Amino acid sequence: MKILLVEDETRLAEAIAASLTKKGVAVDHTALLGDAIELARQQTYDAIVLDRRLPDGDGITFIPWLRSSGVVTPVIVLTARNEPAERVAGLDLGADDYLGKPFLMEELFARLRAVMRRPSALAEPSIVAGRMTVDPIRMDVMVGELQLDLPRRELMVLVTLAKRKGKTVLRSALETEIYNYEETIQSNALDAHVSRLRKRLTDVDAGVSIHNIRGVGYLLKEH
Amino acid sequence: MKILLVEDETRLAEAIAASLTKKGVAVDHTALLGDAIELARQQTYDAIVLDRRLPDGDGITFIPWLRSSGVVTPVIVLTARNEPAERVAGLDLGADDYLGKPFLMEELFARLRAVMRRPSALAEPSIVAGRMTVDPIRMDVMVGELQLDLPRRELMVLVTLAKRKGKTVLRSALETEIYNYEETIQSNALDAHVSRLRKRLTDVDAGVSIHNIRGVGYLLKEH
DNA sequence: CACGCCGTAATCCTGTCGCAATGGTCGTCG
DNA sequence: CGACGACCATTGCGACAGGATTACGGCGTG
Repeated sequence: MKILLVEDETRLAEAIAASLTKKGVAVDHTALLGDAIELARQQTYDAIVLDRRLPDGDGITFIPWLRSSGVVTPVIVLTARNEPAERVAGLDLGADDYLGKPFLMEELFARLRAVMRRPSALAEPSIVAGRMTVDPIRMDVMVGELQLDLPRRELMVLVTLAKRKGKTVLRSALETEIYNYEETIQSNALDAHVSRLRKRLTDVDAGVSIHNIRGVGYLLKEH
Repeated sequence: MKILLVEDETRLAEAIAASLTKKGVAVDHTALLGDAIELARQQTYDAIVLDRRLPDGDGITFIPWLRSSGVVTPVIVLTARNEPAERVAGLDLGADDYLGKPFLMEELFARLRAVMRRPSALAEPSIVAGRMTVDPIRMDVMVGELQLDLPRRELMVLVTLAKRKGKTVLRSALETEIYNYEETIQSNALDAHVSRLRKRLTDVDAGVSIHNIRGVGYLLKEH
């Protein structure tokens, strides 16, 4: 099994390469989009891990190029920011999955496995909870037939909770999921988002509720 | 719609570019085969117009390179002489059409349309959205029974959005679709076009609306 | 020369976010 | 059992980022 890694942060690239190699996955690494195109043309990979911010352009532009060349290799996009807006953009352009930094190596493996397991489709099970359907990849939420437009942060909170619906999600887990390393929070911003999100969910009668586990975190339940 | 023009006779190139631009087709122009390869790698064109005699080689050698990269973009080859022998050579190598100089601009445009309509290309039928019908090949827009006359740039914006109606089109994607590489924009020109376009669309009650996705791009929806 | 198109930039507007103040709730411990 | 303290919920506020709109001037065209 062989993957193509396009990443210009040397540190991170080495870490990924080392981890994957240890697991028996061969890694071709480049920091440049141009080189990536060259490599992708010369050989076939089982998957491509692609950073967005690259010295010679936005990694995402690579995807249309690939697809229009008839290449269906699954692509996982890495981004420093975990913005749903960016996710949507990436997925619309044909990325198969999206991973916000920082992430655990384990998660990258898991997603690689997942993404390679599916023939080529981006079908990841949507999560149904109450009257609500959450698509964790497209980062969108339907309630009944209507799409629910949520502000970025609230959307992130909801998706994160939905991904582990019925289970408690640690406060800290939520925070690291929603904020990247350079942004730090020193207030109850998270609580505020949860609150506003709750209001919106009851307003549209989504059939779910967000519970708090004192001192631990939050939990999404259908009712 | 955007095409790549590879032609070293400045006069002719300018004439073609001007004429196509006026019709709402964005044109990237280069005189060199090397640059053409570079450009074709960086983005996807709807068609390529290719001269044979170029300073750095026979244009025709470009075609196998393209095809072996899996690019199926239609290619129209220009040549000084309209020899049947040359025609055959070109078509054997994967050109989609052949045009001997001199020619009428109208003919070039007609052949471009023809060549893009072909199933081998990403044949795009007319797009219906709301009360509006957009023909991405002819580059025209009907609202009800009336043809809607739009300024060039607004037309390009609308067609690009219509081609992916219901999906978000990245700001950057719109920009590269509408401007060629020598024109660069450093203001909100795009926003201005969208704004003016919106006004026109509501004036004629086109039954569609252009939404903005913050920080990402625009999106055409019927309502 | 009149008109329409286009890019620019100034201005306005809107939604979102982090923050903090306030009040409620829960658990624990005396 | 009651009171206190930690934790959570809610909400208004100010800051701010991106868009939306529009007036203006340049330019080409008829």
